Amino acid sequence: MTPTNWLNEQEQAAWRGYREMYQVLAGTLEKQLNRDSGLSEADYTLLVVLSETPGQRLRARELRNEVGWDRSRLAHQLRRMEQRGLLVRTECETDARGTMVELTEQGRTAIVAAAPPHVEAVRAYFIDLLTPEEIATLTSITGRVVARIRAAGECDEFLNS
Amino acid sequence: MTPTNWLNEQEQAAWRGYREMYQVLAGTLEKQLNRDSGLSEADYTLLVVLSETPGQRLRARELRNEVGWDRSRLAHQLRRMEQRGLLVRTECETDARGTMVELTEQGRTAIVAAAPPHVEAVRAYFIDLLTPEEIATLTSITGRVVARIRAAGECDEFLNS
DNA sequence: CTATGTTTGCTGACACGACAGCAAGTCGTG
DNA sequence: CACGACTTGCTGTCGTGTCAGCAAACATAG
Repeated sequence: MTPTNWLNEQEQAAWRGYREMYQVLAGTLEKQLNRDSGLSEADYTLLVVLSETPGQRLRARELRNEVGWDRSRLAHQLRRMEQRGLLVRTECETDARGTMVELTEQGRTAIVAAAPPHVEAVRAYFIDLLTPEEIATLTSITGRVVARIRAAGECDEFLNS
Repeated sequence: MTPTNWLNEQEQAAWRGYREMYQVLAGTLEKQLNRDSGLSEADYTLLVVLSETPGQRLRARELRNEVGWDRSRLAHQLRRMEQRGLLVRTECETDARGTMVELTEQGRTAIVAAAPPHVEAVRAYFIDLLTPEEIATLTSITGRVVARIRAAGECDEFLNS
């Protein structure tokens, strides 16, 4: 029972700043996207992955690996997007359990129209405010944090097995 | 109709890294908090603000200003937390519209117990992975971004008025 | 082949947050 | 005081995300 190692002033400023930035930035970008294109961040994320795929066609499992979502979240999201005509689900030829997800023409049109203003917003509210050194630092930091958490996750799996 | 100024390789790496880090980090911390203390991030946020207030007592409007939430979100959250006995709502003496929010003994106990392991997690998965220079850089960046978005928000209000 | 365990995607139920709208209270101006 | 405009907090409704559980399809061992 060691005494708690609280955050010092600088650390707390960074942590609270990070949380505030995320909250404000995510809200702003979500609003921009929804207003300009009628898409949610979730829509946009899936559309980007699919549009970057040769054939605009991907198995649901692969899509899950790309975005790191829960099974059910993806299923719900795909159902909604299929109803709106952004994509279609068809059977997988090589594995009868699988579902293939394919971008429709409407879906391609949507992402092509949505991307430019969204990138502009990302620039205006974030990227263009950083120096190249800061961008490199940020990439380094995020890579480190993700790797650290992934490593801890592996450990947990070991413990559970 | 100028051609879109897409993100270059470094910028895209930073942006995608940032998004991935948030997703993974927020998920991990939320799980830790919920597992160790039975609290959500939203619970924790309100409890921290209240516990830092002299008298553990704050008007709902002030609480909203602190956390930057929607009116209804705060009302829903307060209702749930009141039902769980973490806080109580009483009338405001100086303004009959207002509601005073006060931490209960149980609420104080909850935050006092929840804070140490949560800070440990924040350290383990984030703060301790950064150098002091990186912490300073991060604080600078987040401050800049928040200020930029706030400024844009002011502009919008001007346009609407 | 059968039996067992795993993977894959889906569904239903619940918690949460955004939005619009409401009632009560306050403030400013005549 | 009377009137209208604004503020404050709450509720209902809807879209979204999480979780537990399901059925079908694969994989592997005997």
